[in-house]
Amino acid sequence: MALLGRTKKDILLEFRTGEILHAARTVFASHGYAKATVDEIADVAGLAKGTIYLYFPSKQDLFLAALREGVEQLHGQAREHIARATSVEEKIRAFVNARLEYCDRNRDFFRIYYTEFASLQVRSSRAQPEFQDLYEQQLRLLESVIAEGIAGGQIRPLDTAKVARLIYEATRSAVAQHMLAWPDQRPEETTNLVTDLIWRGIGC
Amino acid sequence: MALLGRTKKDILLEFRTGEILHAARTVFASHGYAKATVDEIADVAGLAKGTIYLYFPSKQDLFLAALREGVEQLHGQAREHIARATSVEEKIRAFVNARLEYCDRNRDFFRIYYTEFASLQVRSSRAQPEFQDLYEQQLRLLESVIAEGIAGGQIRPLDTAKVARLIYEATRSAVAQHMLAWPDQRPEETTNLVTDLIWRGIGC
Amino acid sequence: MALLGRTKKDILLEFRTGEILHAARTVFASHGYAKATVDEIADVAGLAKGTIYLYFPSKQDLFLAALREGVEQLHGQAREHIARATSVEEKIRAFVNARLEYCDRNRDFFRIYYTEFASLQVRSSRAQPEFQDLYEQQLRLLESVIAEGIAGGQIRPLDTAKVARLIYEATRSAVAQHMLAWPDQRPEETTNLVTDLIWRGIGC
Amino acid sequence: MALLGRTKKDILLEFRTGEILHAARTVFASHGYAKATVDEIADVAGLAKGTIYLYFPSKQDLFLAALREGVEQLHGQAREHIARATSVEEKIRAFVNARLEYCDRNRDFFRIYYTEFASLQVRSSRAQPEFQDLYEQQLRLLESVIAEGIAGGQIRPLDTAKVARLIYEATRSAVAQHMLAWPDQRPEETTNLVTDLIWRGIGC
DNA sequence: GATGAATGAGGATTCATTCAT
DNA sequence: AATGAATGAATCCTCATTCAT
Repeated sequence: MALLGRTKKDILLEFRTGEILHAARTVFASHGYAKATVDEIADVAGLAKGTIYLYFPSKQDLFLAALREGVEQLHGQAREHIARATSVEEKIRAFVNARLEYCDRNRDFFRIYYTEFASLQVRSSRAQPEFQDLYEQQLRLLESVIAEGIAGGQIRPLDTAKVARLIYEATRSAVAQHMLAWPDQRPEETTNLVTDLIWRGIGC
Repeated sequence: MALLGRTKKDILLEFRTGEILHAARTVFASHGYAKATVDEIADVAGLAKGTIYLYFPSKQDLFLAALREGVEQLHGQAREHIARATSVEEKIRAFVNARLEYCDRNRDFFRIYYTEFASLQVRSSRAQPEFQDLYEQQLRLLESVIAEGIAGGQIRPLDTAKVARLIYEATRSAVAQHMLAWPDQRPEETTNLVTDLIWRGIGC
Repeated sequence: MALLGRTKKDILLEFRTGEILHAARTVFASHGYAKATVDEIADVAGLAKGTIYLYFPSKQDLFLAALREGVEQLHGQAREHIARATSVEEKIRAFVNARLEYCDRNRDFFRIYYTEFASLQVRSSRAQPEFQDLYEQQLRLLESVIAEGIAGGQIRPLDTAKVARLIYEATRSAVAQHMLAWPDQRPEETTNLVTDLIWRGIGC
Repeated sequence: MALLGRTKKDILLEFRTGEILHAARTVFASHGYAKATVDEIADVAGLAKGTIYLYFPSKQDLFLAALREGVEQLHGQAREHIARATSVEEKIRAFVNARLEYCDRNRDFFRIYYTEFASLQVRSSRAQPEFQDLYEQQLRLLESVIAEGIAGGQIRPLDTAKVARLIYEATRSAVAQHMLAWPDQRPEETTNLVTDLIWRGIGC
């Protein structure tokens, strides 16, 4: 069976990889990509520097892996929450809330996501296409929710692509505001405020 | 009078400073702070590397000066446009439009602002308080507009501080979307769409 | 008897050792000593890296062993061919031909011998005395042939030590030329040309 | 005038370049390319490590420049000596003597040339074509001398290309022998011995 | 004031060697 | 005996900053 097929080796690999990614997130979050050193990541992970290179071929690959894992979980959580919601308004709320809650629980990831993601979008890099793709998947998810709302008459007939982008980004900003300005507030409150504004903004 | 007080020396100083800031913005915009080199900035400015250090004490100071100048102009333009607008809705529109238009005209500044500003907010640094202050001035400006709208009955009674932050950030995101996804569209169109959404979101 | 004294253990040891030496020669030949990695040697040998260290105490020892084995075979073959030859001229020819043929059949060894041997001669190292010794044995062998030729009146009365060195080195160069510039020519042709030149050079 | 056109800058550049090349030759000669460190070269040159990189883009470029300069001088000297000789035999002697003498006077260069050149011939590298070219120029020079000898009846009708290569390499070996085994002997003695052997080998 | 040659601290990466399993 | 994950010393190269001219 697949699960039992995992050997001790696989488990160790996954464990170490996870440890390193965790340490990487901590260090990248506190200094930013450029000032973070592989040395410090190794220290935090409790490993020797060379060991890092057994699991990731370069500092950049490690960084991208740490970012990618977070983005995938973030997007996955949004997808699931939306899937469980029934009404269109609830789906918008689910989107906002899923992102807010994930970032609230993964503050190191949030700091990297918030401070380094823009560079990836703007500067062409090996990683750009990959993250662009993840981004567009989420956009399409939002678009389909909006289209559903328009079809159902709850949302005004707007350009779905543009509105999806704006909602996505407004949520991104709201998350940042929550984390930076109101970090001790309950996520639900922020979700309510933001969803209310969005819903009125796009609703009939 | 101030103007007559400016000596030739002052003028040259200002001229050189401006040249260097322009070159800095070009280089920081295309590579990001960390990968930009003082050498390249000097090249672009047509000066020797040492000369840069006669005008700015360090790479970081140069970076902050370049960013600060842009942020001040950006904020100044928003302030002026708002001052010229009469109705509350027009003031919101003026805020959005001023920012959008400034970034559209100063693309190098935009790239720096977009990619590096978040790090300054998140990472404690010498520069943080200064930019925090500029930021809060704009927030208070927006707050006063919102308070005016609430008092006048055009805006629902919301938490002005929070809504100001959200509008500020939503605008920031919208500007980014405009620049990255719809760079050839006329700024007014984006302004209309965004203002409409915001106004419906917060209006009665 | 010696043969019966060899246990299964001895045989395995010798087998593994041979495998590793073969892999080492392949890898050292293609990248040179400095750029060759123990990892790649282990890969080529189909063994784990640690296993290499059960048979050889260090990368350098492995290298020297690979080189030594080749040099010993090369010298041994020259010795045998010379012993089988009858006339002095035939002995010179046998020397040239034995070396040429051995290198032609063991191209990986040749590349190491050709590219790395000089460093051992020039740089004092642990290994120097050993290879110096092997070298001098061959020189003495050649000297005795030359002395025989002088005594028999076929060779002019020259300084045997010097001429032996020159013939040895001329042969070494000729082998290199053959391998690099005329690799598809039959060894005999090169042997004939070289022997002819040497023989005329030293003959009466 | 061109000579007076050399600015102070040019002179400093040439001076530093020369200093660095000299230090590089010293260090590469004593440890070999792989074990030599840029740090040590800088130390020997009395400069900081970074300074080396102002003059040479990489360790390898520095190495190749050091080698190239020597090879060019070596070849140039051979060319000049040959040009000054009148008879064919004198030209052969001039070739041998020029090389021997140059190496005798530039022992660090000799060690590098002797220990690292073979790798360049065998391992494909960026530098290969360049040195191959220099090598072939010398071969053609020798070939023309031999052809002249054959035409004049002093040399037997041999394959000029092959014989040129063999003489070139025999000389190379003889130089090595002189440097390593008889370093205190006067170069002329070795030249005489070697030229005599070569001349008898190829002469009528 | 302007220059740009020199500096050297700092950091990513490699790889021979070890040792617990 | 065999393994291969872990180690960390070693080294190349970059670039912000300084300072003599």
